[in-house]
Amino acid sequence: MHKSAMQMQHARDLQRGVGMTTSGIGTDVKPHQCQQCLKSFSSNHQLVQHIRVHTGEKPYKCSYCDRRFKQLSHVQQHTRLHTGERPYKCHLPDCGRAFIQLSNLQQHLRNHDAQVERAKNRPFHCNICGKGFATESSLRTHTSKELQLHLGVLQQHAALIGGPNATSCPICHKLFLGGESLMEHMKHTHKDPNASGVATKRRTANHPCPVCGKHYVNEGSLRKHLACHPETSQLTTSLRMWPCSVCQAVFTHEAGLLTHMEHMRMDPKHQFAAQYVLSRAAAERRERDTLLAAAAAVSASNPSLLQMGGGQNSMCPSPSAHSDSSSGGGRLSSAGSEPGVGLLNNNNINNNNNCSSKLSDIFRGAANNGHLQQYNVDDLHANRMAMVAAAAAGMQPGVDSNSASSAVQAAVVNLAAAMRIQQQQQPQSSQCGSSSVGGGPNNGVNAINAPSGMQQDDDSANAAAQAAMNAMRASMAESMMRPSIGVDPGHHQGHQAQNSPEAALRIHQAEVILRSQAEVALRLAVSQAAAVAASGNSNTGNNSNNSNGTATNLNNFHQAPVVSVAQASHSQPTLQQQMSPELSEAIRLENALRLDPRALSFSLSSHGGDQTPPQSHNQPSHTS
DNA sequence: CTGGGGAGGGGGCCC
DNA sequence: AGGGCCCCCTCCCCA
Repeated sequence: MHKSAMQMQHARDLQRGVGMTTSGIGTDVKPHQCQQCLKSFSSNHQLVQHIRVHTGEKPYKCSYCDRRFKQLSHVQQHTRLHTGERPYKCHLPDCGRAFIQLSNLQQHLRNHDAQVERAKNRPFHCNICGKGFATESSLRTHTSKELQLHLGVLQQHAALIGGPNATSCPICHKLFLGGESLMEHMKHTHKDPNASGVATKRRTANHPCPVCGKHYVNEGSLRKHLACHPETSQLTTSLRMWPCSVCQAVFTHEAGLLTHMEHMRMDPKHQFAAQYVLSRAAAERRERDTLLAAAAAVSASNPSLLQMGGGQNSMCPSPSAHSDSSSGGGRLSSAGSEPGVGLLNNNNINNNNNCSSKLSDIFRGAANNGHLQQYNVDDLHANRMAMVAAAAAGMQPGVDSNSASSAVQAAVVNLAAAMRIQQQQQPQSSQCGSSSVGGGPNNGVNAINAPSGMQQDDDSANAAAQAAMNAMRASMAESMMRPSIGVDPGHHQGHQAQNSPEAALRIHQAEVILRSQAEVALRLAVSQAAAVAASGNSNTGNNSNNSNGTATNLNNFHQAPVVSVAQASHSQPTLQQQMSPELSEAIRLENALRLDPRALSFSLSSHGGDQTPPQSHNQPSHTS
């Protein structure tokens, strides 16, 4: 019945040739001529149809709407808008788009060809958005902008709730962020009165605020709400979001983004990004597994290291998580009902030297510098900060679902990893003096992430941590999905994976995220310590620190199992004086961070020396 | 500005 | 001859 398009085109060409002859040269006759435009037609029927162009007559009316048309076929074509019928489908396996008009499909197929051609001319692809570029330099230019945009989205879209609810229309494949939106679309666009093709989830407020107890329908709303609490306000801008780089959907969990990408991996716009995101997620899962395994090894070699989570997941924060720091002999305050405070109370860590960083001192608070450190302060510190951050995020057990606990795990692992990396990569900074606040290239702010003074007392533990680091970096290298385009950032050295812009980009992203998490941990710890200090409880033992931060009465410390920063800080008459110098410094440090977020800087790459030291105003003097 | 899809409309061919 | 169908151009809108 249907001629092939080529045959019909050929017939039309012949016809047009005849038409040209009709106009004066040829012998074929088109006797039916329009009196207005003098066009000629072979039949009266064609002429009548043509005359409607001049008269505007539209005898054919759409039965769904009030539109009228000059030709019946146009009505039929138009009617498909109402019925949702899209008979012309793209045959390409990765596409599957459907169209109302054949010509639209044909145009679409031409676009496919054009895309292939462009791809040939643009072999350099962005790992974030999948765009192709003709030159390396244009890719680099784009990458820097894209990363800024990416991070901007992370911070700006905290209130945008997409979640894993993205669904697409089975008819036109449009994407919707929720079943309700899809239902509306089905009703109005496809006139589906049932519009029940996709089950919609009833939203329930099952995300409680850990501070005030209010419930929210999703984590995004909760995070937005957290901004109103001083305890958690810092978290709302720093927690990681998961945006789709293609359609700008934002998810609060990686799982949401992964589900979205799985769903959209056949979509031409998403296919590059989906491939990248899914592959990267797989690689990161391997990283996490490796780290957890290594952490377990550390814990096994020295149980005091990671037993901060009580009987639960050792890396999972709990308001009731009390350390049984057998080596230190101290016990945590049972009064630590607030996650941050409770964790901060876990300060009975002794140090066997005075080389520890200011932050180690700070977090030890009034517990004073001890004598023999029997385990790795770095590990404890890292874990503690991570736990503070995670706990402060309201992710205590029982508060949220599995996704929350996995997020906790991820946060803990990430932060601990960052700190261990820093420790590993700046071995000299652990030397006495070089990391003190306000002094040396590796100033005290930087030392937040590398609480030094680390006598490697527990060789096996540190070996395990080292192994974890190596494994993670190897895994990171493995996760560099796209082949290197041969651009060496220049300053990277040592590690093969850092010889590509993708590697540098990934490392930079990881740095940014980890830095923000560490920042959150610091700020929350300080604010809560200060809050407790201000609470006026002064009935504690005499284990306050001395001003120069040297070791003091460890016996008092041991004799007073319930020890907290606050309690230790209240042995002085005024609030200002009640604060230990360490706590004062912590507060100043936190203020410095407010002024310049770069203050908390570290590097995941192996060129720790490249780090520009924070501004001097971020280096509070220990003695001031 | 550009690419891509939606949609209207003119014209030709087939039966 | 005329109804029906198809092709394709073009414009518009949106991201």
